[in-house]
Amino acid sequence: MPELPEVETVRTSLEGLVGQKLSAVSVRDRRLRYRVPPNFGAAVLGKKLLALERTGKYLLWKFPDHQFVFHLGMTGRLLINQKEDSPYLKLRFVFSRDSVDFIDVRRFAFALEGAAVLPAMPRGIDALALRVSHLLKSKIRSSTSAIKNLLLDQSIVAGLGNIYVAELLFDAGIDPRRQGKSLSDAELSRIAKACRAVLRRAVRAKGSSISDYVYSLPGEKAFSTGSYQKQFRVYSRAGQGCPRCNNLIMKIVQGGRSTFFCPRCQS
DNA sequence: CGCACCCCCTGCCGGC
DNA sequence: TGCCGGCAGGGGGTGC
Repeated sequence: MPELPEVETVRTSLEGLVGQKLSAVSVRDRRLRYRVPPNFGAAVLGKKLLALERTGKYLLWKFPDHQFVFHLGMTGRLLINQKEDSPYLKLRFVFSRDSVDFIDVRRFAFALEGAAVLPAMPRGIDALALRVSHLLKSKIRSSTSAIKNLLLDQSIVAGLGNIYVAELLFDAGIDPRRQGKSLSDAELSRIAKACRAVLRRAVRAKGSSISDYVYSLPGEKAFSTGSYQKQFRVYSRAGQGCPRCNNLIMKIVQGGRSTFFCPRCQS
């Protein structure tokens, strides 16, 4: 579900927590990708949250000499001040003024803390800061893999997922099946530029809400949705007209996952 | 090392 | 109406 724009939206939605003290952590269900220890967070009870940071799809909560990392997987949510318990509530964090619920249906999400955080972080450059120099230095130019799959590799670029890879390759006019080694400097430059542009637009739209992803806002409603799905040009649009040339958008499978593209504009 | 394949888990939707 | 297969913004492990 959540790719960089969604995680960035969640990060900003939680910024009001910075400066508050963590008073309690309640472990409601330990079953996540990595089993949650019963004493999760005990090391920083009574401590102030110093900062919220994001790298790729990973969200960091920084405390004095300690940190948590969250990954939302496909269906993870971090919601503020929920009045009702979700049946999929895993962890509840109670701060001096607000509380945060970590909820996940499919259990692909996880929370880690302390020494386990660093080894879990992605090594690739954050996708919002991607420049052609990073792509030139990466293994793309020596790889026979399809560019679509290479861009999904979080050790090359951190933050891209199935939606935004499709959208940015359309923007750049690159066929997702092209081998990494076949791409020219100019084409990689177009990819880097399109990556930044698409992600900036998606962050502005507060991400894409298809079925699961939401973020919270202080106020009446329990949560809000993003709107970038209204701007999709190829993703989930198989059989519809290309917004540029009106040819049919195609759907193929790469690495077991759907790829959407315009065979005419992306060649 | 790179890559194809399969797994993890739950819900939803379309087809029969 | 009901069941079943396929599919979904995630990643990781295995074996060739």
